[in-house]
Amino acid sequence: MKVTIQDIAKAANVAKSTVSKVLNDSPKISRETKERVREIMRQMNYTPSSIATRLAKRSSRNIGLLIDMTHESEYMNPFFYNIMVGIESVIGPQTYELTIANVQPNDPERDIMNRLVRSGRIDGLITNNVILNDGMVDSLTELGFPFVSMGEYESRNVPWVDYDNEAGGAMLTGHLLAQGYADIAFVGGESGEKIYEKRHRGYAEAHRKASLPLRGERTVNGVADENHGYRSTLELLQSDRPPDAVVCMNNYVAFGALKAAEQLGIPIPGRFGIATFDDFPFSPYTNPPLTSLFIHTFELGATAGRMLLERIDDPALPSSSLLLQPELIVRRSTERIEAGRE
Amino acid sequence: MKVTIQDIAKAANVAKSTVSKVLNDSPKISRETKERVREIMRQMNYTPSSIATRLAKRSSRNIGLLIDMTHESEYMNPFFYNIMVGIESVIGPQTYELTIANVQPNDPERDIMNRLVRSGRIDGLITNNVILNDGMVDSLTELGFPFVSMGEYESRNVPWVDYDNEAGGAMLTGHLLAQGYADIAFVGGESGEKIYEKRHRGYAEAHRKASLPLRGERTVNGVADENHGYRSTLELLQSDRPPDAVVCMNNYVAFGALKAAEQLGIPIPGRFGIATFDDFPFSPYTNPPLTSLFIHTFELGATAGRMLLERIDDPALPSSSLLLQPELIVRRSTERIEAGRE
DNA sequence: TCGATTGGAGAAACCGGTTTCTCTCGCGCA
DNA sequence: TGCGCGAGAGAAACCGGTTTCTCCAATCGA
Repeated sequence: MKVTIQDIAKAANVAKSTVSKVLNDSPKISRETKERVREIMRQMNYTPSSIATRLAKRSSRNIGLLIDMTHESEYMNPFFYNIMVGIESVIGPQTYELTIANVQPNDPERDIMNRLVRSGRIDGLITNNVILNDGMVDSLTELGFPFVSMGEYESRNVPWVDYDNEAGGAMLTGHLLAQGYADIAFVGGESGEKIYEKRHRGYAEAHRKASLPLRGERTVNGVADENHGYRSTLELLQSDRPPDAVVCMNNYVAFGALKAAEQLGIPIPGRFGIATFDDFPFSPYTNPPLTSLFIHTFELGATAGRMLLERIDDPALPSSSLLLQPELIVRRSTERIEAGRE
Repeated sequence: MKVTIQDIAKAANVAKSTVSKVLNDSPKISRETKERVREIMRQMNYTPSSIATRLAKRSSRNIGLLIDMTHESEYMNPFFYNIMVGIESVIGPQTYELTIANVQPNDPERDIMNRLVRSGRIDGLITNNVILNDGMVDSLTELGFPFVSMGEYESRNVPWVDYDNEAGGAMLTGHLLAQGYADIAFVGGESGEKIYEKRHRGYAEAHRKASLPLRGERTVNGVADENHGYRSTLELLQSDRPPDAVVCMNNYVAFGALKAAEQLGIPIPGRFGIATFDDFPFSPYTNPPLTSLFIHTFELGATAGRMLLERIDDPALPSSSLLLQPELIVRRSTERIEAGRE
């Protein structure tokens, strides 16, 4: 039924090895033979079986992208499409395909290894630092299997890409300072959380650079959601000496902050400024539009893809890591405070 | 280097066909032999090559999901992750994997067919009605290749899943009417656009059911974005006899509508109500929170997956289609108008 | 007691390609 | 004229499994 290399060989009256060489454009086949065989392929509408090719060539031409379905992270969700497209944009032209593999949280890492890696299903693996764990890292390393983490991974020598959370914190804070805000709070994130620590470090860094004191009570830890943003901001604004701006861990926190300020009738911008991490697609549409930190998610995926391809080409490559710079998108919520304005 | 079925056979002192039968739990092998061979597999940490298996079994155990990278649709983007996870949740347990395939918009459909379908890379295809075209449908049908469209596809006899846009229009409009709103506008969408036509039909339907006249000037067509939502709503509200509510084609339009009402100082709810299609993750956070139509994107993907698996099992299955019901999420933007309130 | 049946395992062919090795033929060169 | 050489193509082995066919011994029925 399906046309195989044998059928072509027979029709062209050559050996199937010859057909194979034509497929791979081997220099050992004469121009005339190539053309003749190719013409026959066309006529018979032949497409080589990629599975047979993969078996013979011992390469699956497949990249695995690990996701954790149960972890319906608000974090991954809105960015996932762009990350994936970024990966695909790099590996696609190299004729790799992207296979999505779901990881059950209670999957012993052995299963993942067997299902995907040892079975030869994929040539390389992209995952994130939430799914990755030391056991997986060790197994992969032992096998010499190429992989890349999206998100910094510290406990082992692992290649990763991440965006620069610390720089981001400094950018948001620095921007607020430059706009004339002088007393800036930081809301959201739980101490101990890596990503929070980094962001907060940037916030502190900006203060130091501006020779401003860092006051502990200006940082309000907690779950990074709207409710926390709302309550914390309310409290801050109602205190004796309210801050004049806030840096939020994410858009949800920022929503809460907006709500709190609005409820108290505090104009933004004017008497209060808000800047936030994670530029969600809707931050231009809040009232006022939010100044936020855009993460080049496409580029994040593309970089992970590039790093992985390099490691596939040369598995002995030493681990490297890369920090992408986020981009500050200035909108109205941090407009300059001017005397007499509003 | 890698352990193969041969190595196991040698170690167990059996034929490799025996090992294969053990792998497939064939009844023709005695319990004792099975246990002995399995023990050796364990000891040698053997994992069968999935590629060799696929070649021998003539099944790739792979489902293709077609995306159009260039089409950075606001539409697909926020929903993509959930759709994908929905698909995976159905096919994963059946040991299928999901391969993402990018379609260049200028790819002649021949290429897609060759690259993915004829090459045996995938056993079935899920795509959407934007990517799908008659040429592809014809090729796939001719090959008897199983596929499913996410989104209604009309010009051919194609299996598809979609959510019920018409019912959605009726739900939003009916809800507003039930809340006491009596003069409802419809903003966004370009005439000729299928999805718009359907949604508007539901809007009209609800009017008929309530024995209310449908007034042409209440429908404002245009690009479904914030700007259009803003301008149209402004115009409507400033007219001689403004409507008391609006149904928006999507969240962006709804943002515009909110902005317009706010600018004119018209309280929502109270003197104006807003209901919108497409519950984006941030519609709870607008001010007021938006009543909107939630689409079960996970279920959409899962259903597509289920339909596809059925068709893979029985390629002769007649085309069927399925409409999923959207869900109305009632929030404050459509709160009942009560006399003397506000 | 003997032929037929059956359970269990091995041998070999097969899936559809790739790769290595071999062979032939024509040409250049001594 | 004879030899070496390289280009071009074929034969066969291989990738790592599955499947079919065959074989043998033990069991069963008559």
